[in-house]
Amino acid sequence: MKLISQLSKETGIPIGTIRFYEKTGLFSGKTKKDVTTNNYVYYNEEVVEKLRFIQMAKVVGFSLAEIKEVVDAWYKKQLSKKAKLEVLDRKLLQIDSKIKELKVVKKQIAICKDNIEKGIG
Amino acid sequence: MKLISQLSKETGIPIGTIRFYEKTGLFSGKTKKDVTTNNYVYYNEEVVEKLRFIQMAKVVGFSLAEIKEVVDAWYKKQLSKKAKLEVLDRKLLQIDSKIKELKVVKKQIAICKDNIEKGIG
DNA sequence: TGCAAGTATGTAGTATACTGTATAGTTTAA
DNA sequence: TTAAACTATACAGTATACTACATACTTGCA
Repeated sequence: MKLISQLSKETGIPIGTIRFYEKTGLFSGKTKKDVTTNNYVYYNEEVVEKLRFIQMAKVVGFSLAEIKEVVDAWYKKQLSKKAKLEVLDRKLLQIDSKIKELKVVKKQIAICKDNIEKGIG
Repeated sequence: MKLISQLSKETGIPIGTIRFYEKTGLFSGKTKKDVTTNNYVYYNEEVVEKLRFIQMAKVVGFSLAEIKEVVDAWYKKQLSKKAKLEVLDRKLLQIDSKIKELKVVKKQIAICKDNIEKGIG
């Protein structure tokens, strides 16, 4: 169980950002009930995993709202099995289409490079 | 040569967004010098290509600033051959790393799906 | 014990990328 | 010829995702 600064060090995500993510409901830590002098929040390994997932999903263009959908499908007990699978299947399709787009962009840049090297562009 | 509404129809990008992109320097149309009664702007096929490129690059998480770098490498005569190639090579690396991240995210979602199907998650 | 460092809460500010509104002039088709 | 539709310009407003600041309390170490 880690405090927020350790979480930040492990993931490279600023403390402010972690708090922001927690406020938007992407995950939550826990206070220790036996400690009465403070309300420090502790985070387990699952939160680290979620943060790493968030980091990657963000780079490839998913919004926090989209990421929250997946994270909820992952952990929320309130959602039905069917609803969870539907969300995840939709995401998998989006991911495949993103991979395709990336390959198109890559090809276009390669063509552009070619033209520049040949002195056309 | 198209007017802005046709450009919007062909690409699916709202007129307001197209104007915004033009203002940020991603491309530019031309007014016809022989027409004196208005200052309507006309766009050629190159602009359509740029817009399609922008659309794809955005979905996969590139910012407009990053996209502008590539577009400038593509078309700006002011940049040296070397500078252009450097920008494009950097982007190609970013794209490859994005593809890798997408595959990791995909794998994680697949595992999650599996767990849900088995009734673990 | 005292003080730096860490933590929590709340609120305001910033950057990016639009999106809408107002105003005014132009074109086109009935 | 006039009304609907299109165009340009400017500026305000919104959504998302942070980022910074102020305040106050807590912990850990010299």
